[in-house]
Amino acid sequence: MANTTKVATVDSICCSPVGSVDFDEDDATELSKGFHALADPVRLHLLSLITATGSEGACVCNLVEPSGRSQPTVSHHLKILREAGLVTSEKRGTWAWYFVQHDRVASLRTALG
Amino acid sequence: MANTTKVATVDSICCSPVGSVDFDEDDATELSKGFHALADPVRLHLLSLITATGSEGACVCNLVEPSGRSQPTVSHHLKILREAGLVTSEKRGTWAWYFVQHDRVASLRTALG
DNA sequence: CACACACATCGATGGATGTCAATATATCTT
DNA sequence: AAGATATATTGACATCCATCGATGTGTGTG
Repeated sequence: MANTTKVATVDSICCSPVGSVDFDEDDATELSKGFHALADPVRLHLLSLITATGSEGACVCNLVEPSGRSQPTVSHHLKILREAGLVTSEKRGTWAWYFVQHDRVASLRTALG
Repeated sequence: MANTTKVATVDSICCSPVGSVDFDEDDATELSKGFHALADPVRLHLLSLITATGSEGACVCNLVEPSGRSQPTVSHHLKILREAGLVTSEKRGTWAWYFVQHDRVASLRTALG
């Protein structure tokens, strides 16, 4: 009917349709937002720095210099990480502290298998 | 010395510098390319469809319609997945078959924890 | 109150991205 | 050889994105 997995086997019909794992568009869109937040080296670096602090969390004042970007740029990236649910933030006096949202990271990991 | 994790504790110095997990720029860039490939709902959908076929692999002819995009657009996304190392492809007669590169997926999963 | 400091937001800009129609390429069929 | 089919490539376009300087906002200090 359809062809097999053998190379060069050719029938008049390509193959049987792919399974119906469908994985709707909304789920894919939601997931892709999470991965999008990870799709930038600066954000990965920031997330790694924040992760390295454990439950202490990281102060923005200690993220700007290691990132090698301007303060507004770092603020921008932290916002993206926050909106993707990968980190949370808390104001303490003049400073802002960021914490990894481990649940969200785990859910992305799970999506990869 | 520096302040503690207590709320509203404020010293003249913000906090101790973040650990030196540094995680260099090149590693971050490499990783981010992998996540970038996952940062699109169409590509996630395609990857899920290909994954669902197991070792059989998926023929492009069965990916276009479920993706809801034009054939050139699907071809474009498959190229991005291929260049990110997430899939491989093989020509069989007129058709092209795509396979998940599980190693690469696993390495991204590992990077998340 | 005035100043300094930490962080967020705004505005602008160059570059990347997703999409499709049209076209090219390669393979099979007759 | 001619036509049909599957996939890739090209070109164009609208949108999104990373970046930075300038500015705004809130908080602590003298």
